[in-house]
Amino acid sequence: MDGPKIFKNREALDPSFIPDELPHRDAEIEQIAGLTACALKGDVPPNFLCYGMTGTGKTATIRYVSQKLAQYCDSNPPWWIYINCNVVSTPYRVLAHIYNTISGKEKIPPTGLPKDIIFKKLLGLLDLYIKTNVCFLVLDEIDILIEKKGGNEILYDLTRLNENLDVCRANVIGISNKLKFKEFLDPRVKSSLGQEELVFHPYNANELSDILEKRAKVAFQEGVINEGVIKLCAGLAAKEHGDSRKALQLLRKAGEHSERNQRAFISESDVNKAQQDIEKDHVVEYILGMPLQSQLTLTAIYLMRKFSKENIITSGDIYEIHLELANKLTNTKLLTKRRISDYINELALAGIITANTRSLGHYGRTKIITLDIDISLIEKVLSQVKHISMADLLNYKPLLLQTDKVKIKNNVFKKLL
DNA sequence: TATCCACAGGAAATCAGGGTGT
DNA sequence: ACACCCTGATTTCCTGTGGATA
Repeated sequence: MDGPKIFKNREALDPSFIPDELPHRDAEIEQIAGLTACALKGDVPPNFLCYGMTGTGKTATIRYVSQKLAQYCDSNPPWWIYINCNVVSTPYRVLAHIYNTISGKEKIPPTGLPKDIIFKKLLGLLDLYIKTNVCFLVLDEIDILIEKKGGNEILYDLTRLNENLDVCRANVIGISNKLKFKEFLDPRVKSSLGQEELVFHPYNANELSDILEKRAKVAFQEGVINEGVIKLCAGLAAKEHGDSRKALQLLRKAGEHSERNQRAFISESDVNKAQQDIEKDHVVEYILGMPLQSQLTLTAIYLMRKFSKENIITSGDIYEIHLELANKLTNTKLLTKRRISDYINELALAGIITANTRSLGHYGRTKIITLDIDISLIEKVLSQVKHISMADLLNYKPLLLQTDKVKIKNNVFKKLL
């Protein structure tokens, strides 16, 4: 409270913040405007797709264009409905979300109704509310929707909305950060959704600097930040596929760090500290957010490392230890090998462990697991897990490790590897 | 060279928990 | 009360497989 004031407007560093101008996205803005502006004349714009890695400004650009478009028409601006498929993650909920957004009330319950009923209701609503106008449905992270069952169907339905509408025109815009997601698209959807495509290229370090500079002016007090700090943030983020979100996050964290230390300006060491923090925060948050069973899987790996530093960890071992741990807890189901296998994959995907499938000849095929994160951090995080018995588990030596069964196996494996 | 281990991982089925309208 | 809906987590069933060993 007493320290010097660093931030002027912290929100400007938020990923959802839409600045007054978007540097280095002129071409994209023009393209999107070109595709959508005909809505103002009452024409039907084409559906289209936007590709690009995280933090390349896809969502921001579309939001930006939608704002500008609204400025250019005095009556009946087009509707823009944003749907983040990561949050609104099932076909049912997509429909419900669209309906509820338009009606402005929670008319559709979160579950219970058949999909086709909602679809019919939605058609009626669109014609009723959005008279002689266009409704843009922006599906962010559309790839997540596709991977689920029924994802293709719902997209098909959405792209066909117009055939069932009398007055209103609906239009689908898909945003994806996976370039290859089109492979999973149903051919019928592909042809109607992929009428136009635009690719957002990653920002380079200089472009990121420009972006940060503009935002920093809004976000920080005078004299808090210098060019070196911005360059450093931009450089670090440029290494990570030019992710502007990462760059902004770095800047914000660095600001918070210097604020905590009651300094009136941000130094480059604040940025470096921020870089470390971000990685750590990510892991901590992820682990604490996992379901208990997944946490148990991680605990199993942790214990294996803790009590036998030398041993090679295989998926079979983890399964057995997981079983043991789950048995010690009440109200915990015993899972199958199949499920544990998936949990291990998820941990690997999150970058917490590495799991390489190896064949050990007569000793079968298995995953060789290594911990990618400092074991002390794992211990610290797991001890924060809100479960009465978790603390006990962290000091429990699994039966499996009390025999020399593992040791014998381990010796054989070591020779093979 | 055939065998066979100990799983990997896809697909479909099942279950439980949260709902609906009639 | 009843028939039926949607979802997410998990199980069941299954086929596939790299390479040391007999």
